[in-house]
Amino acid sequence: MADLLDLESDNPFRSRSFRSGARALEGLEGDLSKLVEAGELTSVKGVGESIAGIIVDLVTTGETARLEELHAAVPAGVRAMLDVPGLGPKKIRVIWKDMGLDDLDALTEACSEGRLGSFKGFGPRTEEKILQGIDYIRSVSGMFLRAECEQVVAELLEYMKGCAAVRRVEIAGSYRRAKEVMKDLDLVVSTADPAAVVDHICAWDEEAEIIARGESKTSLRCPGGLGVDFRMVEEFQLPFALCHFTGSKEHNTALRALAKKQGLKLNEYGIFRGDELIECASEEDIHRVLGLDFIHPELRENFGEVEQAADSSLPELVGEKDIRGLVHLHTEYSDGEASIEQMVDAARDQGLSYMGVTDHSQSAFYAGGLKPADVKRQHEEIDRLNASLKDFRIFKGIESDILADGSLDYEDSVLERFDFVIASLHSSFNQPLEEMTERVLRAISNPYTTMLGHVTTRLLLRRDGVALDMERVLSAAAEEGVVVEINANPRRLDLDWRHGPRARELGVLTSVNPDAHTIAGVADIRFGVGIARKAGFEAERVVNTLDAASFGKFISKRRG
DNA sequence: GCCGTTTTCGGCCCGACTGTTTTCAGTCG
Repeated sequence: MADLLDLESDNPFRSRSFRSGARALEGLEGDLSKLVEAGELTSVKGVGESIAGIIVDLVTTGETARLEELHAAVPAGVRAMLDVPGLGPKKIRVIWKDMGLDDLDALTEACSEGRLGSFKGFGPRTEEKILQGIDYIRSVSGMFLRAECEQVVAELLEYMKGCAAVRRVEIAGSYRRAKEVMKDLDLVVSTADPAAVVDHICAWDEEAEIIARGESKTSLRCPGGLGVDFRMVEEFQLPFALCHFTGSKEHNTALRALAKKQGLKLNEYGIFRGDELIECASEEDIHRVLGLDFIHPELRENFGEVEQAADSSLPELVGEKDIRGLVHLHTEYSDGEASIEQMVDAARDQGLSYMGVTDHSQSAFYAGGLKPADVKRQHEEIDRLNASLKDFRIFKGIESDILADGSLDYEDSVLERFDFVIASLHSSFNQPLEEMTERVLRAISNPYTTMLGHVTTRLLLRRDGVALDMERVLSAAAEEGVVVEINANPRRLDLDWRHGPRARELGVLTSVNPDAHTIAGVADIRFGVGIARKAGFEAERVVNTLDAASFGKFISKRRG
């Protein structure tokens, strides 16, 4: 509705209110329908009378008159223009109302024929930019996995350090916040000679398009479509710029509001009392000036971290070094590429001291799931290996399909042979929310279930997860002591970090699992640790930070 | 449309770049 209001209404504050109302609901834990019943919606900050009325309509009837009006008023083709880089509500209103163009095809044609130039504020460059923008959104979705950005980041940091005019260079933005997907990269550069730095940047790669070229900000677009923004500042400004461009936008807004309340002004160049700069050597200093504990970049999403930093209740985040065991991996017994022995070597190379083999269960025909006879064969091999291994332990696990009715994929007599069980959805993704939730709750209540694997089964930038009432799932998992995996595969990263604050309240346990199908896949753990940190998990709530003996004890306790 | 330790009215974060202008509006992050 906020998008539509941007186009329909000329009051930008109205659409902003809808946007912040929507965000408030997204961040809301607990039962929305209960809030509706109690008539307490307006107690949510950002939800007033008007938006509350709309929510009540949507919750009780699934419809609301205001949305229908907006849909009737704004053609879908006009709304699609919001996705064109360089086009915002103001220009789109002119295109739509004054030029009478109401979809991307009509807009493309008008630009090609140079028909926009006669309108105020539009010229040939604008037409060209719009055409490029439409091409761009049609060719790529515009979002990139963190894993796709990693190489570019490493390359750029290395390249920038090769410039004599560069004092320091840091990656900021969503990448530094460990977001699962992103649409561009932000680099902060300190220098006394910005012109030289800009020349260096523009000489990076002739395949890269130069979008903007200024001594404060220069932007490139890589051949694959990934945008890179460079911000040039003086050395003393670097901590402020790093803080500002790490964001998120919502986190920054909260910090600035806090600063303002204290009579200070915060921006990317400093923190000021009146005209006087308060010097800070680091982000830690900036936070201290504001009366806050240091907030790790991963947490900066305005999900409560500012308040927690103010009253010293931020979590001690788990780190990569805390991880001791490799849980959830596949071998050549099912659809993995490596032998058990090769995976042992890969785990040891990562400095780990145990692993849990979890091939697919028998229903996973597509993945060569294990029949009971295969299970027996695999367990014999694991016993042999364990007998010969020093300082390393292999646990016998399985990734068991959660069948459509919520049962696991083997008879109890087979399930009881495993040291632990990861229960995962791999089929019947289209069940409605209630049915799917009951299915997962039944899997959680199964005494053989140790962990839930990739709980929503989403594939980032490819498909959404299943419909699931996460409040009920997390509550049940916490109650039963069932671990909710953070699947570290860069296309999954599921459990989503946005459930982190609620998971912390409930005391949900997790395990950072690579779901490795290859030797190289073991290193995916790093992506999962980033998400675990982002979700606010302390090492104590991540079960594969336990040593081998304690992990063994933990998984046997669940069986009672 | 929302909100209130200045306020129930009048604000709402703030700065850079581009393109179109001749001092600025629109867009973006």
